[in-house]
Amino acid sequence: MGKKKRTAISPTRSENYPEWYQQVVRAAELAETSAVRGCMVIKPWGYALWENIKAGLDGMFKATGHVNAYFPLFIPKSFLEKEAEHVEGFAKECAVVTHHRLEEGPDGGLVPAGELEEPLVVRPTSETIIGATYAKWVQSYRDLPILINQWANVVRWEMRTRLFLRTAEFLWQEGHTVHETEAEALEETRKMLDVYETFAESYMAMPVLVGEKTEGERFPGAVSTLCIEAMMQDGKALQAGTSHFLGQNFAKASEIQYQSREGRNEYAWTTSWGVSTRLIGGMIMTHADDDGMVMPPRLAPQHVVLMPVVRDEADRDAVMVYIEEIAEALRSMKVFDRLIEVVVDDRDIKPGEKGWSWVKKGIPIRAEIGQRELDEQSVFMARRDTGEKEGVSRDLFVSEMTKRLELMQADMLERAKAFRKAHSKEIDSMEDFKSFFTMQDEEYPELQGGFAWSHWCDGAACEEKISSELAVTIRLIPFDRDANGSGACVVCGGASVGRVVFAKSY
RNA sequence: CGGGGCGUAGCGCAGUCUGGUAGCGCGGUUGCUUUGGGAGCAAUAGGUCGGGAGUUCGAAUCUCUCCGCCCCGACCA
Repeated sequence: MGKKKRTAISPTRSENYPEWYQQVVRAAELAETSAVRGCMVIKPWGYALWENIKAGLDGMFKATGHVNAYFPLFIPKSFLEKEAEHVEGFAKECAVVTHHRLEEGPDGGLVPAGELEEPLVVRPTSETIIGATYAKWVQSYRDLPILINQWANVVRWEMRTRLFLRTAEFLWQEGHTVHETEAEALEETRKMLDVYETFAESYMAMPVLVGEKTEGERFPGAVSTLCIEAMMQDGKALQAGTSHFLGQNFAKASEIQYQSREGRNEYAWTTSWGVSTRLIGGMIMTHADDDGMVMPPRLAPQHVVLMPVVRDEADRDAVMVYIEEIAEALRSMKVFDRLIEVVVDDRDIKPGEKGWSWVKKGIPIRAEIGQRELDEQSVFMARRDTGEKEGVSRDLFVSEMTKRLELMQADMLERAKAFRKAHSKEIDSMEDFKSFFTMQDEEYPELQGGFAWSHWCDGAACEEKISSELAVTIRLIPFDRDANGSGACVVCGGASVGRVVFAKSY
């Protein structure tokens, strides 16, 4: 075994992190680039993951009193113009529909015809179109609250795209709620952030920090933006979900008014909150390794693969019967309220290639079963996250599967937490701050810094200075900021009531 | 939108400078030998060299033009 260790993904994380990411997406068959610039094809394995994410979140939305609805893909340009900051934030990345017909052109091709009186914008987000609808629905305080979510695609014409992390079109959910009072809307904003936090940690096994964005990082048009931020394996932060308190800004822009209990006309208070297919990118960069994807069992498209190993064709039938018995036993069991999903892979391809294909896809448990196992009434299994391989009795393989998958889920969260802890640091001087973000680890050149917990004076100038000099931004202001002690701003030395989190980001 | 690069087989590329039969690796298919963590040998299929125009006896190669993509900058879930 003097052979050099070969990884399934090349380059490795330490060699070239961004390229490693692209290779994992491809090798795990999660998605690929499409004929349309900046848009992705989400492949069945990746889409199944998204479906599981959807199912989990949707259940949590319903449990907090929300219902689903669907609003149009197209937004009249004039709607977008109603909220000044909102326009400014999104105008540069809007796809615009100007015609409604194609006609044969002079050189045989098709040319747009039938110009629209008013151009339609393909939704980059739906505050304005939903606001216009809500304005009609809301008359009285008795109509409130409105608690609606929609699952949809949106388009943001990005210059630079990366599969799942930033594409021109992506899938997401956007919740849009209307409330009678400011306090209720604030509570809603915070409640949905808590939903996201819970989902990230207990479903995705991805630890997140929660807090509020600075003014500069806020959603265009929002009064405040709350967020969950996760640390990727290169030490960068990923904004994984946001929940916005919109105050009365959009209510005023869309004329969402109601008659109050006192009989006065009042503007309502609104919120919006969303997570997208970007979560998949976060899962990859949290859990995947140099052999490809590692699926957290709770969201894995399938949990277990059983691979027949047949040396002598005469054994085949008996081995297959043995495998089907095991598969059936597993399929009647549950993990995280889902039936355990088992795939029997009897494709006629090389055993090595078959095994590696499942490693790369990140299936939690894979097992090789042949005549030897049949004779011993055992199973030879491997656990994807740790790489541990062992022969276990058939009975234990089956009876402990739920426990095994739950343990794996818990271990993945713990490892991610440990990684974040190892790459987080309280930093109090500009010198240390700079060196933290320019760290050159010979073993891991892509990894620079992580989360720096430093004091900040709340000044936009200090935030901007760090951003332009080091490409480091304030990812969030913790809710319990003052609990970690006051100090001096790491940039200007001014008074700070507590630390905030600085990091490079996606 | 600025600066740089690339379009040749399903994928990755050589060939272009210096014009002369369309190549290599991987993958695919078939057969045989193999099979307990990425097998070997052999045969075989597969291309409008991004599109158009031009120069030439002859263009992947030279010229012009259009199109697309990638990288680096300014913006972003």
